[in-house]
Amino acid sequence: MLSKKTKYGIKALTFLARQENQSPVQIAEIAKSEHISIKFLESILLLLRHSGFLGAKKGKGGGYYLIKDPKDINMAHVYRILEGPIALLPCVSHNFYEKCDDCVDEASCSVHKLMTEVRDNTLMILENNTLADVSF
Amino acid sequence: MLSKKTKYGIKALTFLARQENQSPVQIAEIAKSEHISIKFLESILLLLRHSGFLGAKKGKGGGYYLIKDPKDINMAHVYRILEGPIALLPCVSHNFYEKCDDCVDEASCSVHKLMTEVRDNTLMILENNTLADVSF
DNA sequence: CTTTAATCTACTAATCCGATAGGATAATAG
DNA sequence: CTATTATCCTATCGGATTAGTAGATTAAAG
Repeated sequence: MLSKKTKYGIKALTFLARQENQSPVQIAEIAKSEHISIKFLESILLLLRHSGFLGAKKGKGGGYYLIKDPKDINMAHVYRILEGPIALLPCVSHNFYEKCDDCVDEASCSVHKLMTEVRDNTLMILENNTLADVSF
Repeated sequence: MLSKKTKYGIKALTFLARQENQSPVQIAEIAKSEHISIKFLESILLLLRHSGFLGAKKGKGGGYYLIKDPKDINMAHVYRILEGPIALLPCVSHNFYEKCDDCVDEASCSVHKLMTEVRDNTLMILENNTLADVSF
């Protein structure tokens, strides 16, 4: 199950992508429009800023804004930052690989086999979707 | 991320599917072979029995055995019993649908859109895989 | 220099997960 | 009938994670 963090993060990015111009939008405005707790959203936007998706401006007229064009924001990238590994098991993950301590032979593991297939497919979908694709 | 419950459950089903004959196998034997805590596995096998996948025999010579042919055991069904919804969000799930309380319009929700695509694909893969497919 | 709004650290309550304990129950062997 | 074997079932527990909160700090605009 997707965490609320990821869900809210994608919603916020979408909200920013749908803005007419790229002037900063305040946290409170996004939170109100998307029905998200301000403080919780705050921490998510901060993470997205640190990850290079958003820029921020302090003080009057400040807020958050997209740094890149929505067409150039890959949803697999967003997912990995917000949610973590795309694979459902560490032993299937490329970016977060970890060996199972109970598994003797990965090649003959039925779970590994099945989850690899799921992962490859999910990854393909996320890679082929940009923020622009899901926003409009 | 897949819970250990699901992972262990699929491993146990696979172990039983790979048995030469269909005589009962004791929990302890499966647990030892798959490196799973006996007590934890016990609760999983119980669930799988209650869900109609396994039969059990008590007393000497007892244990668990597959009730159906591995070819007739659908991995989507197994997944739903062990892990729950296949969808990553309740609002995208068929069998466990629930409306998001923050979402005003599902149709225009970017997260909904993306996760529906992921769900459809994952479901297809799980539906097209039987226990026999992943075991051999 | 006052107001505004992001920044950042630290906390808390609630929930879930993996694992464990121990007695009840049922089947089999002798 | 009795002892043994192995599943059945309930209750519990520590630890991790999640979602959300509080409050003080910093930077920018007017």
